Amino acid sequence: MSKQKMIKAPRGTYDILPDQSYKWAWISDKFKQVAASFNYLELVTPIFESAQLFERSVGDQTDIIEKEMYKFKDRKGRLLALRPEGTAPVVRSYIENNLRAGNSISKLFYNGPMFRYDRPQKGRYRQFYQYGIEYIGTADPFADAEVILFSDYLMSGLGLEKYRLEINSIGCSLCSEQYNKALVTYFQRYTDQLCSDCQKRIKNNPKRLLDCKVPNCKSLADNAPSMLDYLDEKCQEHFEQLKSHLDSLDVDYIVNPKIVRGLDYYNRTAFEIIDIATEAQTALLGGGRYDNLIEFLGGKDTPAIGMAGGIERLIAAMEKENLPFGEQPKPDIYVINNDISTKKEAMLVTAKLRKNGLKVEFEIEKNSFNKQFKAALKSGANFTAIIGEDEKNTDTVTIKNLRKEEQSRYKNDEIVAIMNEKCKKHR
RNA sequence: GGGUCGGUAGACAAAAUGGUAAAGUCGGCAGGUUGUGGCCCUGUCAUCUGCGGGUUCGAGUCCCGCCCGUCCCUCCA
Repeated sequence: MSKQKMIKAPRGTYDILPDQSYKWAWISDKFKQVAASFNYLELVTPIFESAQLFERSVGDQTDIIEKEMYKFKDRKGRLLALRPEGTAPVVRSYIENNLRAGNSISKLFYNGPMFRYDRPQKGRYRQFYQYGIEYIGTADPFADAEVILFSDYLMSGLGLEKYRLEINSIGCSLCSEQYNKALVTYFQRYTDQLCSDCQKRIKNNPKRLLDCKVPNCKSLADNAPSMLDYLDEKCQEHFEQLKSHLDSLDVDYIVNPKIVRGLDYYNRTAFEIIDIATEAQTALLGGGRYDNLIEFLGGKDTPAIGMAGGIERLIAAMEKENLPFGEQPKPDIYVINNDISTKKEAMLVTAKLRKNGLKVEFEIEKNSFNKQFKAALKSGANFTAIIGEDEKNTDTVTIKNLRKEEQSRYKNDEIVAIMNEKCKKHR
């Protein structure tokens, strides 16, 4: 095939190659362990949904909906979208399947690819992998504390140290309205000093002004009124309780009143875990409360809180801190034959060992003993099983421990039991 | 979507001021070495500079378009 006709992975996507894939497995295993210890159950939803689901829940003024969503029509003209985030599908499924029936609280986790049409760069892809949890059915600040504790356990469980938890309360719709008014009043005095984006933000979403990176806007934002001063009594109380729970749990955090989560459905608690090892302060994970979303999407009035994080960014952060991802899988035993005349016997021994659950490689292509032996060493196997003329004639197999340089011969029909024992010891 | 820098073998990578492109390291394969250790030695592995076009006697180099990556904005995970 000529070079120009080579089909490559689409922009912003990539293959997780065999020498990397164990890292994904390591992280999702760890995530599932933490989920199990907090008693969350897995919910798997489709990778595409009705486009409306996201337009209504995420908010049609957001970048995600305005320009990042993979939206398409299927052959019957249905408007669908590749999911750009995980919460809306979980909520849709929760309502549709009536998951509250018989159980007032649902604790769900998910893990899988998400899609956003962004400009790709490191830690930002068009197909990326996200894990997340949703704690549905309670407005109690204990739930907020638990979701944050989960996030903290996940980070520390993976060995990460250079991260920071930031929390905030963005209040309920009432406080938010008051606060927006205050912000508009404040910023209107400086309209002509604001960047063009922020001039629009005053009208559409004044809170977004707070995390504008343009220096002028930034210094104006520093002196802007704080959300925390506009919380009503109940929201204030909720936030105080959360902080007190986190203090009791010994979870370190800082209050950052400028956290504004990007999606419209959030209220009250918002939090992020920031990677402080990388210069660009990218969020490793983010979450918050969304007490109105379920009713908004047609369910009963049900409070909820959740969090989600990106696996690519976790891997990048772990690599920066030189953390282990477990080991790349290796065979237990590498079976080699002396020459072609014993290849069939070697194949049979291999089959027998594999059937017993051992990880076994069988050298097919190379015929020289020396080459096979070197291949065995390179594979990382702990043992090699040798089947040559002598073994064939005496119905035995030579087993060599490649670490200890010891070897001995065993009867062919005992080999499975013996190797089961030896390999168990080695794990 | 705006801007930056970049793209040379399977991987990494050197050199070429518009004038014969490709050293080196790793890796693969074969042999040295037909039953025993990662070493070592030898051979071998690109009709070719991301793709397409232009200028030129001559383009990896200059120009235009596109693709991909990178970083900064925007934004997010």
